[in-house]
Amino acid sequence: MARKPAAPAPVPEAAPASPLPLATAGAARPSRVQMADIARLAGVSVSTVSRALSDSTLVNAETRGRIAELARSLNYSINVGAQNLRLKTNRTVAVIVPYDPVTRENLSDPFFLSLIGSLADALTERGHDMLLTRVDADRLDLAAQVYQTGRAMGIVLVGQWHHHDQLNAMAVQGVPFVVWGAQLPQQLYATVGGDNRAGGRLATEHLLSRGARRVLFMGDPELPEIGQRMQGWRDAHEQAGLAIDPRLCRPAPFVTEAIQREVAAVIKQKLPFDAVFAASDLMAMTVVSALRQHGRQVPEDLPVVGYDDIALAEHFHPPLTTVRQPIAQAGQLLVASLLAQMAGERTSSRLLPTELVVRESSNAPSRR
Amino acid sequence: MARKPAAPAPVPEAAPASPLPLATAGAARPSRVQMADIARLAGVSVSTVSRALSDSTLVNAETRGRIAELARSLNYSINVGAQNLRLKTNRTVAVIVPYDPVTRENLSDPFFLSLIGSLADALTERGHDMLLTRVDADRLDLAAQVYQTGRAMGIVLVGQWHHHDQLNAMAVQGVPFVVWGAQLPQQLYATVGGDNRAGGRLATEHLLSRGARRVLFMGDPELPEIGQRMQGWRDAHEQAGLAIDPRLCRPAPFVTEAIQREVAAVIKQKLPFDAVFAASDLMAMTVVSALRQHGRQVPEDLPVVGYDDIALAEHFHPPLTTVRQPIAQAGQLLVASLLAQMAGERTSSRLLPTELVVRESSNAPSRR
DNA sequence: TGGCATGATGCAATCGTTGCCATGATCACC
DNA sequence: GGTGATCATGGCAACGATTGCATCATGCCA
Repeated sequence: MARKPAAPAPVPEAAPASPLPLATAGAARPSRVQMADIARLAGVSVSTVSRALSDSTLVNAETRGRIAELARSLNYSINVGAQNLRLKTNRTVAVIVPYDPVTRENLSDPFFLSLIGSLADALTERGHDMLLTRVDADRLDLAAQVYQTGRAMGIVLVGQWHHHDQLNAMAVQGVPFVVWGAQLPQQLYATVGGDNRAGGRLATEHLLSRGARRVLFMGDPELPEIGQRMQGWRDAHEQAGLAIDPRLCRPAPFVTEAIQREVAAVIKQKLPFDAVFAASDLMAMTVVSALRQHGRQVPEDLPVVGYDDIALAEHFHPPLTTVRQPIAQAGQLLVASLLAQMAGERTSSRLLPTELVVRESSNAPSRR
Repeated sequence: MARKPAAPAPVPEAAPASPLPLATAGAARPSRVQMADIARLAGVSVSTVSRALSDSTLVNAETRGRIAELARSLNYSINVGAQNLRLKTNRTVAVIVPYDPVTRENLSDPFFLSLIGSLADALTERGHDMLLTRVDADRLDLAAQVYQTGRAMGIVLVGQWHHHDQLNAMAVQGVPFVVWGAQLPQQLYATVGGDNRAGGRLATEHLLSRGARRVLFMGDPELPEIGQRMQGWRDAHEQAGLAIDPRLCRPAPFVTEAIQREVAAVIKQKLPFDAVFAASDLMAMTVVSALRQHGRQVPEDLPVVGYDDIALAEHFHPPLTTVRQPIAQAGQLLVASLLAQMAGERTSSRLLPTELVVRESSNAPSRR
């Protein structure tokens, strides 16, 4: 620590609404400088300025330098709107996040938020702008508007929800888009997504290998991705020659209250289960916490496995066994696939490998 | 084609790629329908179409209806780029997230991600588009470009980092923007932020009242927000008549590895401490987990308090005592303030009240 | 029947760029 | 010195909308 002896100087600002700092209210805006201004000052035509600024060799090197200098000193920056209109393109990609029309829940699942972060990084790297929008999950087709109005040249849709058909329709219309989600039969559009079925199997096999016989599945299988994870859960049972008690599949939505309710219900019904596979880490954490409220410790009393491997999974207590989805790679691939489409190429869907990360919540053999 | 039996089948493009679904590659794009088309079909001029579609009473009700109908059936949607150019405005707001130029770390702190989610919601509600961009934290002034190029009409900056001065310069230039962050002396721009100093005091008082005497502070006080939280930490000590051991302030950045290292260092140095106040929940969780690795249990051995109250704090084990920042409200206020500025009003900064949420990580009196 | 509101529509300029097509100037070559 | 190539630059028409102003029926009144 540097200075500050001990007396915390009485900071001037205290009260909620500060008195001094007033934001400038750009009243009479000085109508931004544009090419015509530069042209006038440089004594050339607008065309020349345009060419000079785009480093065209058609203009004399000296002139070009002079114009560039002038532009810099005037703090000129091109009007991209006009440019885009003229060029009939732009470098904007829309990232669209469907919201549940019923709960109209806020954007909050850490996994999706990270995915958005990773998309932002991938797009920025490649010099694209990212327009973040939300849309009613029941009207996914509205997403196409952002393309049709020319606001964005392509769309990344984060989650497909129930409306495979609407997405197919968009594909037929020729809207360039990629979806983060599951591969479905008869799909006319490109997806990038984790191998959910393999992931579900991995998680379940792990639990079964630890001796579990009644693995509770938490998650709404109506959503394609979750449905495939559940399918993996079934696969693992089948492979192990075990029958499944259908009551063990709990179609809980992503809302935390619902999960707590679900756990309470299962326990109240005295439905026997000896392990839990939750379709997301957020769910898994809620489950662990809910179980604890009912006096059941994880992993001492039963193991829990999550899905996603969000950053916090590792620092959770107990550290969460989970199926990792490669988020950073996902962002890169989604963007790559979309850009390829925008460039007129055909792109196929990608299934990303998933990986089981064993931590203590499933009672890993002690490490140290 | 030699076909060696044992040769690994030369997979064309790796396994992950799915075979069937090919995305349509809108080759010959049908050059989108525009006003001129509608005009021709309706047998009127473009002006009339324009007026009709904006519900002007200048055009005959019957004509208007006909045009509207035609537009709908053609699935017409206006070219916003052209519209914006002509109108010299648009409804886009840029949300800019600085990144640390050294680590170039991805967007990942759950608190900021939630804030972005909340901004997305607030902006969508008011019919604005959100352009999400990242910028080098040392060149915050580059943020102004998005305004100067006319891409966005205003800016929300998420975090002010070290460059108060650059922000002041932007304010002088008349760029409309709001910052999520701390209020600083001599500030010419508007901020919205939690009352960090009060929050820091709240957290520390709580720990002191629980009997702690040596509260470790974790967080980089170079960042204005964190600095103020640390100031609150000092305040609380002073108020309690306690001296501060300067070694107890650990300037750890937000990276998890750094925190683990810091915890290890403190323990290795045998620096005595009996509580931890971490400047974010993410840090607090990492701290809890690191302490556990060193055989110290929270809260049995010592209490830990975090900051932010992210969604997971409640489900963490132990549930995290923390200082809540009103995220949803923050999004609303940031947007409101920015829109006011864009409308030419002067807006003053807002300090949002913070609230201590006591949970078990600070050994709350048992609830049940 | 002429004069004049009134209502509905079209014309043309405009927003800030870009790029095709001149236009001149300079130069080399025959 | 005429011819054409080459180079640097300017003019002008787009891009797809909006809007002030002109135009032109129509109806009403004197």
